Amino acid sequence: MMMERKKRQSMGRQKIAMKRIENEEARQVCFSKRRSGLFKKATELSILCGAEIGIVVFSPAGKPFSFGHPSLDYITRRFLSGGTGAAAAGQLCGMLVDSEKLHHLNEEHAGLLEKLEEARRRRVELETEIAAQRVGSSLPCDMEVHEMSVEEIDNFQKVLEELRRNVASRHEELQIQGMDMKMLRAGVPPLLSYGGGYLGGYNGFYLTSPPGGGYYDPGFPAWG
Amino acid sequence: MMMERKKRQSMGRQKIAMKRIENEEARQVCFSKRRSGLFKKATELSILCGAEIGIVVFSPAGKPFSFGHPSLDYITRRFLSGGTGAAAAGQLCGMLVDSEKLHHLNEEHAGLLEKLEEARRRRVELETEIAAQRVGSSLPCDMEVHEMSVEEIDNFQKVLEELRRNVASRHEELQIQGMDMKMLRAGVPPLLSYGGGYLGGYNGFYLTSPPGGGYYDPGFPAWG
DNA sequence: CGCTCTATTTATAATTC
DNA sequence: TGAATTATAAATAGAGC
Repeated sequence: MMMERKKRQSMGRQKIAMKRIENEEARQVCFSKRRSGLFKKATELSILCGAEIGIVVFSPAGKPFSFGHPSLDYITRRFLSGGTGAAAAGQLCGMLVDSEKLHHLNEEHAGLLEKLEEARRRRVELETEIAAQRVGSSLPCDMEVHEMSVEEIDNFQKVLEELRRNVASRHEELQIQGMDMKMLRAGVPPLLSYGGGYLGGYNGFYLTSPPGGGYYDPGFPAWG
Repeated sequence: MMMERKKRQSMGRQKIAMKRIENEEARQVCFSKRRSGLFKKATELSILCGAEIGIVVFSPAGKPFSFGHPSLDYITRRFLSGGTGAAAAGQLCGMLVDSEKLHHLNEEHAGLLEKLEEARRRRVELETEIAAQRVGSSLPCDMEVHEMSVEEIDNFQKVLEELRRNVASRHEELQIQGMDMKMLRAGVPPLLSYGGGYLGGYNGFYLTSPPGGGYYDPGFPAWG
């Protein structure tokens, strides 16, 4: 038994563009999955490295979710008070920090500008290359043909000639193979075949509450 | 040189137990990697789903790191204004950090990141197009011809025929116009136009800095 | 640290129940 | 909604620079 019934049951995970998901439902689903994924990662980080973490997430719908280890309150307090607690110290610290942060931002700012410029340059380069390829490479169509220069048209003609030979050759192949080809192709796209089996190694992992910290799901009262 | 020296260069990723990493150095390395991984996930979540996220992480050494989209300040504010007692503390400390300059810089920073991201996406698009042009452009070449079915080959032959006519026609044009054409073409590349075909179904992916949000890495000692 | 590279382990997009 | 399943896309442990 079992047949050769191995048809793809799913296309597996697909790559997705890193941009806002327009479909509302899909976006919500993605949000749920990734939010829990994020919290899980946070949990692992805190466990593995003993880090203290606080996260607040507002869903696209505006619903707040939070994560905290040891607790969000703790993180918030440490966050706001500078850990030791005194408001005064916080003030002082804040000021100092302010300048440092500014400095850091400035540096990053400069760096970004540089990168941006480089990106622009690269873009021009690529566009040039594309243009060049259009002219030189394989087969432009119709209208484009009427823009070609002598050299281009000559070259193009050669390419065409070669292709024609290939086509003829292919024709023979097909004739020799007769109808078999049709039948074959009618069934399964032969090029799709895969090789390997492989195994989506899964593994259980905790699903609910993280060891030391806490998931404060939908509820999330503080700062809500 | 060269040898058949293909020995395993690494054992690949090893599974690790979900418990505190005792080796200090390993712990620190892990922290760095996973912190950036966490921030990246957060970035993706905010981009894909339009979520607003704020994260604060204290390294095992007590060093503070934060992430915020649109900005940590924003999250903090939305966070605090929800109104528990924390609001007071927030005003005291959080607001201090929020000098006007800083705010402005933050905005600009975000804008730059966005532009950079767009530039990157565009770049990937272009690169994809270039690649696609090589392989897939209008007419399949060589090997591909030998994969075609009867119908395909027939159709292809027709297209080729038409192209050939176009080419011939173009030949005549050129002969009539004589050398003028060369001079004209020497000036501007007329093919730059985009007409069309194809479209890089793909999408950029940033490699380093996150698009809309902000990584405030090592710098940023605020509230530490 | 911060990156790179490779081999694996994880996370998830798609789909189905 | 939520919980499986499956097939891939990503993250990352380990080892070096």
